[in-house]
Amino acid sequence: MTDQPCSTCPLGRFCLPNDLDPAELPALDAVAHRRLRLKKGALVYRVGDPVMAIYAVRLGTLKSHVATEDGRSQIVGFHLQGEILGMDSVFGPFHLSSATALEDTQLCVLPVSALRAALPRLPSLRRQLVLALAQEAQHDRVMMTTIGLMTAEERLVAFLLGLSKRLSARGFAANEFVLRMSREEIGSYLGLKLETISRLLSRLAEAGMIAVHHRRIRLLQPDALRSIHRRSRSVPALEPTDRCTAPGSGPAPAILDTLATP
Amino acid sequence: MTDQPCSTCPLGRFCLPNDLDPAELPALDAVAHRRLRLKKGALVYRVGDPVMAIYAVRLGTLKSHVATEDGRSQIVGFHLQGEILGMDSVFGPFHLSSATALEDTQLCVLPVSALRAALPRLPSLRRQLVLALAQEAQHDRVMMTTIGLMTAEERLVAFLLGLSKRLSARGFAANEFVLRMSREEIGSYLGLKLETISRLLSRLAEAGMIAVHHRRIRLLQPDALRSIHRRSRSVPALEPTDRCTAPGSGPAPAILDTLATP
DNA sequence: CGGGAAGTTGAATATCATCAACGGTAGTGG
DNA sequence: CCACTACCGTTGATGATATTCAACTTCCCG
Repeated sequence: MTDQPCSTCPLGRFCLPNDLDPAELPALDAVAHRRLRLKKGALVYRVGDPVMAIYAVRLGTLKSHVATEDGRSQIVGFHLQGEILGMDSVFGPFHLSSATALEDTQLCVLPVSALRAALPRLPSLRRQLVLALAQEAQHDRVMMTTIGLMTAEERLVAFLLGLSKRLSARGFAANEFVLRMSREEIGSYLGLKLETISRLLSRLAEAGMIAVHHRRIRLLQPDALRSIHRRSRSVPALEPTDRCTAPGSGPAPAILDTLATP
Repeated sequence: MTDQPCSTCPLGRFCLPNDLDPAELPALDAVAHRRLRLKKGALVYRVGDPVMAIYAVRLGTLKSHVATEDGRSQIVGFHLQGEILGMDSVFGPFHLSSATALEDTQLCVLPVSALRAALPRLPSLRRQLVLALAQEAQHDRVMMTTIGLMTAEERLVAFLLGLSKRLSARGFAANEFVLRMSREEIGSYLGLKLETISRLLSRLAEAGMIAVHHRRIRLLQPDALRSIHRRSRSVPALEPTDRCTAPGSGPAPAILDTLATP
């Protein structure tokens, strides 16, 4: 039940086809032909499930999350349109996090079996996937220092600016957007409590830097926000992962090229 | 100036040669022939340096660290004997963290140029390096939830148990060891202050769970420590990266095999 | 519409950070 | 080899930041 092949998908450069060798597009169509439709709140997979496939977000937003034995939980990532989902387990055959749709969502399914069969002849696609894996790693590195080094306000500002950047890279407005997640989910992602998020949003609004109406956010003074962010940012500046910010740009990847291009 | 080739290195299974196709050992010897001797406190590389090589720790201990524009800093990893260093930058040709020796240290140098030339004919070595990269990613994921979800005491206990496990995997005593890092460095790694580390060590000692003499630590009640750790641990249990805990064991890596074995 | 979830705000509290003083150890150089 | 000093570590008192508990409001969803 193919809806629309990757070769003509409007997401195009925001997703796997970006930077892909055009000759490999038909093969990608074949691998990723299946679609998955999820209602808000539906689970894609949960901790411990065997890794049957990886997924590309066609429409909607999702969260990845983990839990502790005594019931605490943390969100380890949000996934927007065009992003790759399901590569949380690098070693074992089981997922190490769960994934849940934050709204009605459509995913493109790339079965592991199909990938295993097709990838040897698709060096460019394999490179894209290794890139996604590496970007997820970089995201975790950034979040680790975000939570370890920044104050609550700095974390929230970093979150808002990061979201703004990812959304604008996808063609949405940079300074006005709707949060797909609750205050509690933002807090869980940033190592804070929901009340703290609520208070901080009010405080930033009171200071005139943002406007908050429910989940609609407007960045009124992006520069003021950036200056809060800048002082707490690691040097050189790193952003949470966004695989679409710089399509095909930048100098040649060093380690990645060495490892991923046989 | 070759000291000792990897093929006869006593580290053996604790380092790159572990699980390596024996046929590739001579090639590894050729790539990793250079040694680097560092005095305590010496920098291996710093943020922004071009990635000239990756390194294997032959002897000693090091830390990886990042800094913010306003002077805060965080340690993002400690590196023991047999571990791989320098793969912090996956994309760009520049290091994203700095590396400093915590004591007099010897490193084996694997120049990127030599790797680039040799790896296409060394699939098994390439797999080892991708594995190291993935384990670093997993480490960051675990630390992100460690800092985001755990109390100060739980973080410190997790640190001590993790260190114990890594050391015992290398043939050292599991319940008695010497910290190579200061209280401040432990705190920086865990998102805490040095005074907090000091107080917590005293508290754990008072409770009879550990004995502390300067930097010598004895785990007196490992089970009590583990029960503190267990309740805050994510399920399924993840440990901070240790590439030597399970040599050649476990089921076939899923995503990793698919991506790294062409 | 009605009910439940999500969000806001206030007050009290806990945890960890900061400031400060002191003791000990190890490393240095005479 | 010993003495000096600088760094490391400990502990106490105080304070800031974020959490917890709680009451109330608003908004969606059914």
